[in-house]
Amino acid sequence: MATRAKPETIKDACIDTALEIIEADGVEQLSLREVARRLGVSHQAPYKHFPTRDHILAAVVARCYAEFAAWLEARPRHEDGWKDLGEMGLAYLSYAREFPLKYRLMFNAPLPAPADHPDMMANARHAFMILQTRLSSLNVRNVPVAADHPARHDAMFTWSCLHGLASLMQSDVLHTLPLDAADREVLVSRLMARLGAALDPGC
Amino acid sequence: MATRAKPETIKDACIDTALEIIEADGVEQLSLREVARRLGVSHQAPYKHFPTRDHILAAVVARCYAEFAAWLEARPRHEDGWKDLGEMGLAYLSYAREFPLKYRLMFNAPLPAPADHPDMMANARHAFMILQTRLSSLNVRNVPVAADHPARHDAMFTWSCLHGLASLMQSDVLHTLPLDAADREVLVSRLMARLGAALDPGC
DNA sequence: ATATTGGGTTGACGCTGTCAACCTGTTCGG
DNA sequence: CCGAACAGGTTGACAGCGTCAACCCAATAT
Repeated sequence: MATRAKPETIKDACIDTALEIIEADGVEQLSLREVARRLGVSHQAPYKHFPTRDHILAAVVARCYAEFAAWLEARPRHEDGWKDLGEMGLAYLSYAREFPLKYRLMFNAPLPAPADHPDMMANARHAFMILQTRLSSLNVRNVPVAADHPARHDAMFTWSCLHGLASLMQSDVLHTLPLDAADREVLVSRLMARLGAALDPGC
Repeated sequence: MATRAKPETIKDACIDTALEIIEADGVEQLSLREVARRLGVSHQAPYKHFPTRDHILAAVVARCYAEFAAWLEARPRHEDGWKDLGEMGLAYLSYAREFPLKYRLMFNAPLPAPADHPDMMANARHAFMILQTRLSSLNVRNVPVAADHPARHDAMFTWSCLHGLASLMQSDVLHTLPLDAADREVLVSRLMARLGAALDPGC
């Protein structure tokens, strides 16, 4: 039992190194050969642990989703549900700001086929469930056109707002808009205020 | 005068062909050599018109932004400003649905350095200005935390919502969420309703 | 008439992912 | 205890990619 000392050593090291590259230069710069080079092994060594580039990517993405979910869970907690939701929104946006290339990897990059990588998708679903669970415990006010309001719809709306801002903020498009630095700094609070108004129009 | 018959023939053809490839297979599959192959010229012919791959990409993106702006302008018009804004939101989301790969190219792909391609960015700014202009003629209700409310902030919020949904809808993430097909169909109307509530909390 | 130049060609370089073959030490069935 | 199987490493090759370099031709400009 446990005859093999560190069976996953290189496999894990591959994921670590791949993450380093992605965090530094973006997913487009990721290459199996560069991973191997940094690990000081032959260019085919990683290939013994991952059948294809997509499988490395899937493993990296899975780890990112886990980290992202943990980041959301680690937010400052509030008794008041609405304030707690606000903290989660801020946590969401701060993750995107702190780790733009990982964020882009998860949400803005073409991922390997989901069906082939269930682990990756399970972690993704978990992150979304954190948001949905938080919302479903709130008494979200309804809007006229939406007779019933499953929590998952509100979760999608909230997620859209947060993801939209996070995505646009790191998009090159934004840099050419008539928004100066001061504008950009208040964008987050503006969006959170509007988001609150949308979910709770009365208050 | 006009001694050269069709000076831009191949240059334009390159952009057309590049767009075809991107629309079919995504920007990752775009290669100058494939463009040349389809045009029946040598692999270096496109290189005479575009110094680098990024310059082709920038030209393609510029054309996409122009098309996108035209699509927004071509929406059904309404006298009522709020209804007109609603139409624009629907037009925005329908473009993303009709041309997912072009949309992804504009907003979710790493673009060439903006400073090097002013044409591309001018077109991008124009598309955003359509949204901002539409919003600035509305009497958007304020939210408590935001004392002043420049139209560009509301435009950014609105854009975030629209882009967020458009982006998530075509993301692989969505396919693993507990949202069935019926849910997905109503997402757009739900989001538009919430968006209206956010901008005009009173009504 | 000649020099310039725009627009085309071929060939090469190093990079990439991937396939194939080979080697070597450990594990395990007999 | 020995031989087979195998996990995990190696080198070598291939095609496709962006890009650089050299060459080449016809039309234009002086």
